[in-house]
Amino acid sequence: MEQNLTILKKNSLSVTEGRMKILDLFLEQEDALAHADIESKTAGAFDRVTVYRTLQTFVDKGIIHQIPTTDNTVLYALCKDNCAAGHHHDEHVHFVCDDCGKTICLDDVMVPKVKLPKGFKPSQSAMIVHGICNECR
Amino acid sequence: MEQNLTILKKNSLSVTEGRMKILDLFLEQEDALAHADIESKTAGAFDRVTVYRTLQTFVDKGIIHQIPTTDNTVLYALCKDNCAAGHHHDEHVHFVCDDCGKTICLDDVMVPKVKLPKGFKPSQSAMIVHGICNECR
DNA sequence: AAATATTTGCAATATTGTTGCAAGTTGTCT
DNA sequence: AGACAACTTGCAACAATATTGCAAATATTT
Repeated sequence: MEQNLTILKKNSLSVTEGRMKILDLFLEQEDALAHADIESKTAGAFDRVTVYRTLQTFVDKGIIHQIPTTDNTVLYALCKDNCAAGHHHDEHVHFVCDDCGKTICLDDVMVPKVKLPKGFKPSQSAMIVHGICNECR
Repeated sequence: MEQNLTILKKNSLSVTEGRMKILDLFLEQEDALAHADIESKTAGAFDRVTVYRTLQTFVDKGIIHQIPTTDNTVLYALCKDNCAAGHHHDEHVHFVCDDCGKTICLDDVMVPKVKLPKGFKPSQSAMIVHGICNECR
């Protein structure tokens, strides 16, 4: 199954070597990737700029989503099916393992609603849980 | 009340002009600050490196905490009293206003516990809610 | 006030992100 | 398939951000 091809077509993106390869990385990986991870996993096959632009394109199209971190970095992970261009619906919890360092999307764990003070209108929420993952315990 | 002085002493840090001034910024501001904000608010009074080191020191001592973002940036905000060196307890929700851009600590809104899949052991959680804040609505 | 410890600024360097443009590739239309 | 248009890539230059060593300056201790 050429899943990467399908995804590109569905989003009316030109099919290029770089996009196919980078999408593959996300598909064969269950944890989130940083820009730097992608660079090293593709080992100079593509220009740095291309990686930046490809990631940006994928985010714009709703193919991947961003995960905030506290180290001046942004992680990226595949979106599940119900994301569309400009409308991300990634309200699942992200788990960061303090042992192996991986960031994992817990797609089945939704971010709970919280009660905000008067006057605050929420639109989207993110939640990041640190701890030890199921493989490291 | 020289609150900044008290905080420095309590954490057995040398009292320097830079630390006093940067701490002041946090004390007189209710929203979170990025490294760049601090630079511009101090307008070259201190070296860039000093700002980096001061922020790092404050984080280490548990005086300020970091807030992850999706723009390759880290925000910093004052910790409330129950944080100690190496033991942050900032399990409150952070609110990012999509209008004015401010990031506000909702100190009274705790991050709710979530049920994780088998094998995942949580240690700390962060939650970021986007939307419109009480001043912008 | 002197001695010690800590902090700062500078300079150099490394890393990370952005932009314009020409050349190359992909998709479309016939 | 071939030609054209649209889009994507790589390069180069640049901008911004972060890190390190070291000497000078400042703060704390005695």
